[in-house]
Amino acid sequence: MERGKRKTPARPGASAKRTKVSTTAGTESTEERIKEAARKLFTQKGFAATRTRDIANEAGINLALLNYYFRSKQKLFDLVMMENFRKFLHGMTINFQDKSLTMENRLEKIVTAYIDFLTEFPDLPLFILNEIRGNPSRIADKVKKEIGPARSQFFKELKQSKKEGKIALDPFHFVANLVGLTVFPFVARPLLQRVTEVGDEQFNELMQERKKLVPIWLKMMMMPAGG
Amino acid sequence: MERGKRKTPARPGASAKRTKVSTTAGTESTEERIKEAARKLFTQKGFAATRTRDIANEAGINLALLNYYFRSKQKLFDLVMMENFRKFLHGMTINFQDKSLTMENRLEKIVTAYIDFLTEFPDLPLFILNEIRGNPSRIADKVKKEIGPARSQFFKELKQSKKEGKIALDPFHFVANLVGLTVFPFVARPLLQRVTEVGDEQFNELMQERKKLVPIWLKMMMMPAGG
DNA sequence: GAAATTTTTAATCAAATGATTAAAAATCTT
DNA sequence: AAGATTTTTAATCATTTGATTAAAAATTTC
Repeated sequence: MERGKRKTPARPGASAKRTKVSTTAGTESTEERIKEAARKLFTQKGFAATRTRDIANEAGINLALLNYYFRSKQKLFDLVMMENFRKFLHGMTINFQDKSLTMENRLEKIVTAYIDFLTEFPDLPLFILNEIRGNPSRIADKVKKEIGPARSQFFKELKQSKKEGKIALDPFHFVANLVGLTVFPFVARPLLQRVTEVGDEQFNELMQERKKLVPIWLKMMMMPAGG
Repeated sequence: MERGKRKTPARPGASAKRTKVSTTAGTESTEERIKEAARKLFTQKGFAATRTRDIANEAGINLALLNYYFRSKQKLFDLVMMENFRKFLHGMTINFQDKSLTMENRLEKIVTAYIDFLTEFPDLPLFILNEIRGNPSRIADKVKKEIGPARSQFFKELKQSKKEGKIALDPFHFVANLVGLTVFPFVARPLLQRVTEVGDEQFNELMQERKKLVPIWLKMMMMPAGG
C-alpha cells in the first residue's frame, strides 16, 4: 500500500458475522478491556498526560490493538469522555423530576444519590471540569441534550416558587450552592483533608453526614430571611 | 564537547555583574517574560498539554532561551506552580488572622477578598486542584508551611466556639462550605452559566451578591439549629 | 478439515517535542 | 575602542509517542 494512503481497516462488527459476545464473568471482551483501561487513565490524568502505551499496558494488550479497535487516541477519548459526561449529568439530574415529593424530600434524594455517586466515581467531577474548560463549545449541545428537559422543568418550579414568595433566591445561587456543597468536598478532597487533618474513614463519615446537612442548609438558604 | 556530557551553562546572575534591571514600564526582562508566558499557559492547560515551543512563542523569544534561563520545562513549571500555590493559599488565609473583628465581619472580609482574588485569577483554582491530585505529597509541606499558622489559630477558635455552644458544626464542614461556596462557582463557571442560562455580566453581578450572601449563609449554617 | 475471516503481535515509521550546541549579536568592562 | 562576558539565535539531536504495516495466530465458515 502506498505511503500516506489510508486503508479502511476491518473493524470488528463491520463486516463480521461474529455474534457471540463473551458474557463470562471476569472475561471481558478485548474492546471493553481497552475502553475500561482508557477510562481509568484518561479520567485520572487527562487526555494530554495519558500515553496510548499506558492504556495498552493497563489493558494487557498490544498497542496496535488500540488503533485497530478505536482508530485513534482522540476517538477513544471522545468515546470515554462522552460516556463519563452522560453518567455525570445523569447522576446529577435523575432525581430532579420526581414531582410526587416535597421540595425538601426531593433535595434529600438528590443529594443522597449524588454523594453515593461521587463516592463511587470520585475522579469524575475534576475530569469533567477540565474537559469543559478545555473545550466549552463541544460540551454545549451535550448539556442541552442531557439535562435540557430536567433543567427546564426544575427551573420552572424554582421561578414559580420565587413568585409565590417561598424562595427569595436567584436560581443560579441555588444551583451553585446545591452542586458546590455536594461536589466540592470531593473535588478538593486532598486539600481539605490536609487542612482539616481528617483521615479517610472520617472523610467518608462526614460525607454521610452531609446527606442530611446539605438539604437542611439549602432549605435555610432559600428562606427570604437569607436573601 | 562530548555527547551526553552536560556543561554547566552560564546562568544569568550566576557570575554576571549585571546590576541594572530594566524597570521601564512595559519592558520586562526576558526571564520575566518567559515566566509570565509559562504561567499563563501552564495555568490554562496544565503541564502535559503545554509545549515549550508555545511558551517561547507566547513570550516572543527563541526556544533555546527557555532552557538557558530555566534549565528545563519541569524546573520552569515547578517555579510557576509554587508561586501560584503560594498566591492561592495566601489569598485564602490572609484574613483569617485578624482577631479584632467579630466572626461575622471576618467572614465577610475573607469572602470578599477571595471573590475579588478569584475574579482576577479565575484559572488558578482548577490548576491547583489538578496539581494536588497529580502530586499530593509534594503539596503537603507547602500547605503546612504556608497556612500552618493561620490554620491552627483559626481552628483553635472554631473548636473553642464549638465548646461554648456558639457553633454546632464540625470544622471540616465549615471549611468545606466556606471554600466550596466561594470557589466552586468559579471552578464550574462554564457549566453553571450554561445550565442556568446566565451571561458573563450577570455572572459577575451574582458574584458580587455572593460577597454578602455567603457570610450570611455560613453564619446560618453554624447555628445549632442547622447542625 | 481447508479456506476465509478476524484478531493479535512485533517491528517500524513519522511527527512532535524537550533539549543541546556552536556561532552570532549584544552588552559590559576597562 | 578592544577584549571579555552575556544574551540570543538557527540548526540539530535524541527521545517519546501516536500510528501503521505485514505477518502470525486464532476463529469462523463452509
